[in-house]
Amino acid sequence: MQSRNQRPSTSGRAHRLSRETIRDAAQQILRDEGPQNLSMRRLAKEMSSTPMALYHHVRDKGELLMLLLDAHAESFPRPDLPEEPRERLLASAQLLHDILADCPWIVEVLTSDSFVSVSALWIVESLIDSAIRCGLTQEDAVYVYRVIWYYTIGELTVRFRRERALSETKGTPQRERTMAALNAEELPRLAHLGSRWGELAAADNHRRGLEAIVEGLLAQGRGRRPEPAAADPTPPPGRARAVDG
Amino acid sequence: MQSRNQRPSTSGRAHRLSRETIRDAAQQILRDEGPQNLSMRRLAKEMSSTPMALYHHVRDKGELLMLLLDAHAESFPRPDLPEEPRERLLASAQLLHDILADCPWIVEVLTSDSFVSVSALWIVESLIDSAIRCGLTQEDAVYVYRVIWYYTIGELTVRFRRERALSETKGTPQRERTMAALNAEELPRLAHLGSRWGELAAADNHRRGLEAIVEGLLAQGRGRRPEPAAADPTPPPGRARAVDG
DNA sequence: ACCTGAACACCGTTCAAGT
DNA sequence: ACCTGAACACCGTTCAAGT
Repeated sequence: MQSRNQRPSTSGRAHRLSRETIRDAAQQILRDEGPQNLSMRRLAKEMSSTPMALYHHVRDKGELLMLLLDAHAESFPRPDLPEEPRERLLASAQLLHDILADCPWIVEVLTSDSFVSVSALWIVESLIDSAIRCGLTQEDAVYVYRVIWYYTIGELTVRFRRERALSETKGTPQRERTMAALNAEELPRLAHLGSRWGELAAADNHRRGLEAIVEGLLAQGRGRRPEPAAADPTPPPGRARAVDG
Repeated sequence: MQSRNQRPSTSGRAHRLSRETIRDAAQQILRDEGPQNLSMRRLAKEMSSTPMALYHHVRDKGELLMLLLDAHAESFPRPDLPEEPRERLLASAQLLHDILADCPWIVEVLTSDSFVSVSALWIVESLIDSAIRCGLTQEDAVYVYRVIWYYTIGELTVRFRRERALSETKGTPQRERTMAALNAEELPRLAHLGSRWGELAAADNHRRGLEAIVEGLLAQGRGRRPEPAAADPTPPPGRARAVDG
């Protein structure tokens, strides 16, 4: 509590714009008002500046969000991952998920690229590496990553969207629409879905699905490549190499 | 070619608004200009009307998208699903995916509810039912559905977002940003990801992941509830035939 | 180089009238 | 009941200047 009170707000002077100050202000808005309130205009106002000034430092909103994702990934505590390949694979996937679980804007970042920030690439590497050490080919290992990525992104997308929808209509009886049909007469089995959907859906449940996915994919990999190195009998033109670029 | 040319366009008379005509006009815009061009204003213009007129027939844009999703699901050919539980589970999940694969707006619909249209609920029921007949508890069966749903939604989200990003910047050298780092120096393993990401990623690859997920989840279920009722040899997971379509 | 004011081309949604 | 015009409260981004 030394010299940091209220500086980026209405003081209106002495803070030149830079990627760092822009990023900090954006983080503050994210913290205080949520991701749906982070816009270039709102951000400019927060910094007592104009929208265009921002475009002098970041190419567009997508780059700004990337910046935020990167900073978050970098600041995230970097745990020791287990050595045992399967455990390491699981832990990497879980870490990827946990990092993104704090980033509701990941849903929008996917607009620009379908991929995670550079600061988190080591996790992806670790994940793919572990899969290879579990006995998969490189190609299959990448595939494992992809399936995990889809699962992760899907869970987070659904979660964040629902959270946003709930916060927008604070308890208003508008969450019916399709959900109503679920709790309805002739679909008793599905009522289950509607009622507890996402209630305890967070960390534990994610892990459980992760384990199943990894289990299934590793088994698949073992099935396709039953010998350490015989003659690699996979010549059918199915999905060969296609190096291209 | 009888009486259908140009009717909903600039003729400007004789077609009262209704949920049906609104839906049809929306489908046309979707077909001709893509989902990013479907807005209430654009739609009103297409119908030579005003935005507010639409709000007399649909509550908001979310409901309109739901309408579209529902119509699509209803018109989708309803195949015979296999009887054998595991195959039926897989086929249900694949069908869910295939239906949604034609609906780029699913990504936006998730804003409103995290769930699929009523016209497709029978698929969800079939899926959960199959999982139960595979020996899972109802709770675990619902969990299977959920994991599959996340995987499906994740894949489609990533796919549609990427497609949109590519079509917006038609070949412009803007797809770098994070992707650039992938093909870069010190990450040779990840170059794999960048280059072929999503190229053949469509149907076949989805099915493969689905099989792995189901395999893993069923094994998990068996582990927790070790009484298999002695009537389920589960033929080796050699991914059968892949009837495709 | 860094920033501003004004504009462009949009959004979803609501209000207050019109018929 | 059904529809309109105008407005509210926003977007991301660009243009043409300013210093």
